[in-house]
Amino acid sequence: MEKIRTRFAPSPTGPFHMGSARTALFNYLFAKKENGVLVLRIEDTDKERSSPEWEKDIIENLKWLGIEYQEGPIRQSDRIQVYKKHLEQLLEQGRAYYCFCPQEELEAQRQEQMSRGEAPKYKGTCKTLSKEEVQKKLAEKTDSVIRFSAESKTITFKDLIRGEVKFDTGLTGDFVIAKDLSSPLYNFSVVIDDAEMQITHVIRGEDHISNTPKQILLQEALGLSRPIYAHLPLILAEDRTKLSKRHGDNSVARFKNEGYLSEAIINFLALLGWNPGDNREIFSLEELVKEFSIERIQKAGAVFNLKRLEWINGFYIRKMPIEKLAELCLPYLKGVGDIPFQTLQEVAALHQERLKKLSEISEIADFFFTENLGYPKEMLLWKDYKEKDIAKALETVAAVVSDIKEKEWNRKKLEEVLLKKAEEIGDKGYLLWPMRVALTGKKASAGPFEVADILGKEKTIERIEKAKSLLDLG
RNA sequence: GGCCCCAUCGUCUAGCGGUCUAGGACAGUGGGUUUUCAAUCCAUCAACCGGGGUUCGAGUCCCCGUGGGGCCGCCA
Repeated sequence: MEKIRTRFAPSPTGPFHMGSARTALFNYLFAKKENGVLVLRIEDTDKERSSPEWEKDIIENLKWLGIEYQEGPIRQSDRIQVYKKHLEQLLEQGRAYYCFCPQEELEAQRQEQMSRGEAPKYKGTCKTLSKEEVQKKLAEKTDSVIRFSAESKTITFKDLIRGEVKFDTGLTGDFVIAKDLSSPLYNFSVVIDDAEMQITHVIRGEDHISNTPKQILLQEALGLSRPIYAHLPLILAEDRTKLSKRHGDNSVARFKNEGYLSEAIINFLALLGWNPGDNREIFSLEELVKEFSIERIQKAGAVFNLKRLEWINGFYIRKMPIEKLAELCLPYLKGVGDIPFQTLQEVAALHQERLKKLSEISEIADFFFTENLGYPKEMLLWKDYKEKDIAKALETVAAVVSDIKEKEWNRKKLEEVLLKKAEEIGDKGYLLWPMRVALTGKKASAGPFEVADILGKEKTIERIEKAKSLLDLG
């Protein structure tokens, strides 16, 4: 059997986004599952919009996500001569021709056709130009493009996800395949490359489905074989339209920077439009490779649900070894203060089950590394107690805590003595709430025993005294 | 407007003619645990777009309608 070859073919015209990442993932999963090859092809024929910066972004983030390709990156801009050869061939055969129609004129025609309820298509004005006329205009450097002389027929292709799809190419007309011999356009270069790179399966977004008949027509004209197509459902925003820049920054880099884990993103993306057929929700890349099947890909578009991504991310954070979590959290705490790794590990462990994304560590645990807590004194108040009562509570806490020997300072001991005292009083919150606020400066945080343990005796007492000094002893 | 694609809880989805009084997950709500937050456990809310067929029987097959989306570039 012929070896399966898929390709991921992004254009480096902007940040690598989640939609592209999912397309890349599905190509990877399919190829890997079938023991095939994934080719990375950079579609940078648009010289104005493409940039090496975005190419780098694609490559780096694919790597970060763990999506490996076996061939490439192959840059289309390095293959201009190849396309030129085929372009000349088509021109020679009369399957393509130069078109000198001004863009404004064509735009006006399109508008008119649409308003008349017709399919907008090129009328073929320049198709009948004589060789001499063409040569003359070319010599005069009249603006021109190269059009494909498209056959008018019904194209039927089998889509692995959608079944049989039919198009009437008579509605499309002669489309532009190159700006000039050295500037091929998407539909043209894609056909050449998929054939030359022996791509067996073209797996891409549904937004390309209407390009497919054009590409098939070109394949037929060039005598190239037709790959098998699979058009993936789109990833949608909340408003159910295609996820795009309009909806804000959905780049992979953004999610990476916010502290989403690659495992979580992969897992989330895979389940957006695909499922294993049972109730399992958690999959590693390796497991996905094993379970993946193109038949189980959904037909309808799927809304990108951030809450679900957060849940999956939190799940992976909770499963992570502490040392690794601490390491990953470090960048988000830079600039907060001095951070001993030992302390960082303890802090990471304490907040592991509280994090939805790594970046949250800075607002949730910054108080460990700074003395500047800056909370309003009202925050120290528990229930209806007066300031002087709360001051008394803090005094009690300070006293109880001071009795603990330095070497006995741990959360178990703290809990033991403080809880004992709190139970004597009868209202645990009366002692523990102000203590916790004094230590953290936050309404919501990890528990006071754990925090005091990590902070150490000296800092703990210091912060309690500081809190007490804020209160009116009246 | 033309062409194409699609249609089960708010969202992601299971379901491939009878086991569906439609299952799971996220979110929401209520509760247990608890000094706050989180985690966790339990419970709860919530859907087959409409109409015709086919069939003994339809969420599942067919048709029409409706709705949504994609494309209609000298972008990809």
